[in-house]
Amino acid sequence: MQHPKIVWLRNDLRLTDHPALHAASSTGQPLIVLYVLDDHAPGKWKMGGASRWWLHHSLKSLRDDLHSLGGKLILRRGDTLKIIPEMAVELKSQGIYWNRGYEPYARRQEEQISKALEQQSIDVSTYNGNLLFEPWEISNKQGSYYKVFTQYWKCCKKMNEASEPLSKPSKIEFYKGKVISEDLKDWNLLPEKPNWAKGFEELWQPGEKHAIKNLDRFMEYAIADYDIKRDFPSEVGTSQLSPHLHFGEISPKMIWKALESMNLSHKSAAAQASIERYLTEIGWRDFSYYLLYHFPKLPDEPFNSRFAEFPWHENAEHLHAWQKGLTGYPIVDAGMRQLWHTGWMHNRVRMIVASFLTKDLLIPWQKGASWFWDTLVDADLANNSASWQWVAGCGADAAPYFRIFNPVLQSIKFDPTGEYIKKWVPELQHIPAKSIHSPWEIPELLLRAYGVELGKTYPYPIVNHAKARIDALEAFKNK
DNA sequence: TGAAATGTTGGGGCG
DNA sequence: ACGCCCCAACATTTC
Repeated sequence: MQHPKIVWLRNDLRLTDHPALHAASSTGQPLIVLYVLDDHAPGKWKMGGASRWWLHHSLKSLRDDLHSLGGKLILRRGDTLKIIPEMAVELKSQGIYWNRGYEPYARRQEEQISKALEQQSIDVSTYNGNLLFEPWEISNKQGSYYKVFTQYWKCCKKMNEASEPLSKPSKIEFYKGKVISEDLKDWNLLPEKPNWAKGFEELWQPGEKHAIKNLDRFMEYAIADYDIKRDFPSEVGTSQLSPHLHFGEISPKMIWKALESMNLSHKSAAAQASIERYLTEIGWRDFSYYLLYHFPKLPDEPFNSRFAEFPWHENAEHLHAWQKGLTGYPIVDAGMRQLWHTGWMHNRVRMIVASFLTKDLLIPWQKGASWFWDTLVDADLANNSASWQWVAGCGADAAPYFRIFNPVLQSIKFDPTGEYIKKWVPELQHIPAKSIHSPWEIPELLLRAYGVELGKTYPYPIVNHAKARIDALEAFKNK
């Protein structure tokens, strides 16, 4: 029997535009497609509950896709550093293929595995399957890395990525020998008792097929108005591709090329602007990975060291109120409850709740990042860390410290009808749009008529924004 | 990918 | 008819 090549999968759970799989399968030699669930390697960034729910369905979908090509997905759980070299040696593998990762633990792991395999004279081939550009490809005139997005992005665009996404292998030669695989069911990735993922099931369909379908949906119905509608959480104005992208069910290059080809047809100026804007968002994703690569402490330490001694407040009660959507600010609470119920939050609202946590409550951004890590289906170490730092003001190209969102004004501006609030904070549903953004300003008698009693059916604001803003400015000024 | 404070302008009420 | 004041609307500055 011919010795197999092993394709090691991580957050690249797809068959299309998969450089490692493509390269391995073009050799014509038999393949083993392997996924390892390694809860030890990521340390404190062990995959959160919402992500595990997604992972389960994504693996299932990939398993089915491989089945239809006549193969299977090998599942193993444990220490990757042991499993891969052992499997490679045991089966006399001719080579290991993977798409590169950029998280500090992923890089460490790759190095160690490469070394172990090298000692056994087993070839390792790695590829860029997850980013538009490798972090080391983009540097400024001083030979250092960019700290400002616009400059970074200008440089990226000059690189003029020419290559087309790779096609899905039409035929894969799978290894016929015996390889032990675990059963996905035994991994217990899905919640039980209670099943808190019911809301997820209504909203999400993980897997490559649905990732591509959602991209098509976005391009057909939403992209033209993206620039305007993306800010309104009651609309389906965003792509909602983030979890698909995180798990690599679709590659950024596929998105890039698909949108670029839209550019060629005759579009209105607004539609052109929308496409540009969306591609910029894909650029921010690359930029986050870029920052994480060049500053591996990004998940833990402020990128801007002037924030190292910042006097954050550790207030467990406030943190809890924020997590549960009980701050008394309807737009904040709506966002936090959407997150809890669906594993996702609209981007505009993410900015609002993050500003509220870091500027109104002065709670360390790491607390917010870690809550998002556990609750988001699109939890992504690079994006999450970079974005939290951006809001907190300590990140690269960050919002300046004095840019503090007023949760009431943001709510009036971006949820004018209160539709989003009413969906996620139903106890406020009888309040008219005009006053729903700040229920504490409604006369008590009227409130009662709307079925609301502050302090009972809905909380009083846990802080006074005007005062919190002044306190925050004071703290940030002295940093 | 802010919001508040402060400054400026101009129309209209009014003595 | 004129100056004064008020204040909304908009612009600029500041945090």
